[in-house]
Amino acid sequence: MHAQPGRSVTSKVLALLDSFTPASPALTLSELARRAEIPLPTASRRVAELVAWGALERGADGRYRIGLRLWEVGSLAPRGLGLRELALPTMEDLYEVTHENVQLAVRQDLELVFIERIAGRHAVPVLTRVGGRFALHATGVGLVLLAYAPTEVQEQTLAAPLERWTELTITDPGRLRRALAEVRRTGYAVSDRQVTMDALSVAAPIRGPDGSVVAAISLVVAHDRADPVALAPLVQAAGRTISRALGTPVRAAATSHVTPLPPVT
Amino acid sequence: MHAQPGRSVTSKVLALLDSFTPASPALTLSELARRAEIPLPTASRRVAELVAWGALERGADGRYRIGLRLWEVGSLAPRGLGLRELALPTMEDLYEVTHENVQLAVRQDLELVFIERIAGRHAVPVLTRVGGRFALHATGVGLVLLAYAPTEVQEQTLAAPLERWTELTITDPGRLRRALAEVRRTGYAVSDRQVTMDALSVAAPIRGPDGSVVAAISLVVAHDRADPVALAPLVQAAGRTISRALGTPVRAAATSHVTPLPPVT
DNA sequence: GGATGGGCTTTCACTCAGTGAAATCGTGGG
DNA sequence: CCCACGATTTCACTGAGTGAAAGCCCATCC
Repeated sequence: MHAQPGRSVTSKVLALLDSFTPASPALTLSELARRAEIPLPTASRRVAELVAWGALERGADGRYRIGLRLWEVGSLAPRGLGLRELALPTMEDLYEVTHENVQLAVRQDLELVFIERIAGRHAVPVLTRVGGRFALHATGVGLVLLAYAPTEVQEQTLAAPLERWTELTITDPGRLRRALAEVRRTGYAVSDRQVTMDALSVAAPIRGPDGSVVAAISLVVAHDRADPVALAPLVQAAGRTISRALGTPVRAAATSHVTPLPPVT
Repeated sequence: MHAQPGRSVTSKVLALLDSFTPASPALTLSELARRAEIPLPTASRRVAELVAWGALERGADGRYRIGLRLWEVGSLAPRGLGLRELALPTMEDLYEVTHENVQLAVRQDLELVFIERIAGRHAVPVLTRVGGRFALHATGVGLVLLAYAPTEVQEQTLAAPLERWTELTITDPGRLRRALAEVRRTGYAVSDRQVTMDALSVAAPIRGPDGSVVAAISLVVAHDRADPVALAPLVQAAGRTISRALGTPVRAAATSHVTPLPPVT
């Protein structure tokens, strides 16, 4: 009497966790069962186990939320808190110098995930959230991550319809392809009003010990008081500093560094 | 041929996640199986599913680490990133005014978990880590969290042997009991060189909408340039600001507020 | 009062997902 | 070459997991 033979217990547990999103971080058992496509009794049993362990917590309102224990374990992710800890001092420097928004992101599949954000109180408001996802083809960090992603990822992104946010968003695959080539040539990316009409971002790659691009850092500034070309070296230097903290051999990091900057030894 | 009848699949999956600690964030499959006390073939299967979903990631060295997907889900924990987002602006204010370390922690069972930390470059070095755990009976945040914890938690802590870090650490249950009463009376806690001989911390409670203490905030300063009594109102005010952000009715927050401060309306 | 409904838990008989010992498959030393 | 170590696959067995249905709890409404 197994309704969906082939469905593993583990996949059900993970589907339950998957049901939580930034938009709905608190769910009743029924909602959980519906979203995870699991019969209610089964959901009840799995959820009880997750609560006992601390992966979920049940609030006074009877709704379930992600538990602190899961946050703790998640904080051990090298690409999450680990990266953040290494990058934060440099991000703060960048903020102190510019007083603009500083963002740090990595690629997960065909999207990017924001790892950290320093939002100046007087800087342009940005709609990103730490832990939130976004498409790769519009933001500065996204363009960098896409430009240095495996060919397969690029092709999949170019093949899918490219969502539009403003009239300046690149939605033509050919134009995007050329933009990515430009990013690789210069070593930084500029996204001019592609997400909102008031902001512009300049991003640079962050490389891991093997020289591959593992993350991207960007400055988001008001488009009318911005000079992307002037900001680029600043962001690139920050990217290189964090790369070094990650253990990048200097040679590898320098490989794609084209703009004339004094060697950061 | 079930070796440990009564062991659920879910418990095995969670035991695998439990195997990762700040001290060992990268494990081979064999290590995982050993720590989780699961036969290797079984561990292999469960781990494969976790990797497919993104809960774990396998590095170039063959070791497994916590994956970004788990970090993402964990970031939805209200007591984790949720609390941090609400508290951060106030914590930054506190840092700007004092240029000392600011810490934010919640209680999980009989320990505390650090949610966020602002560590000034020129402030005393602290050995805490975001996502890290610590005992309740020594730090400022710990004393606050313990003082307002359910009686059961207090009794369990008092019954167990109290670990000592310095010659000033409170290890006598009677003295601890009196210290907790003092915290409740004054509405703040001072931990003077109880963890390291160079630092002192002053902590205050953060209350949730129902008036219960859900977190604690503290300043950690060098013990020789510190005046706890002068710092207390500052930290308490910060605690109340964050409480308000959490939706605390003003009355409830004021209930245990004894030190004369102008009403923060 | 009691009828209705929404949300959750328990019962119960069935069965396939999960299991682990053993064999197999790398891979890297010596 | 063989050995050691780690990881994966095979295979026959079985109890953990299952879900329909019934039961339970607690509002809310008439």
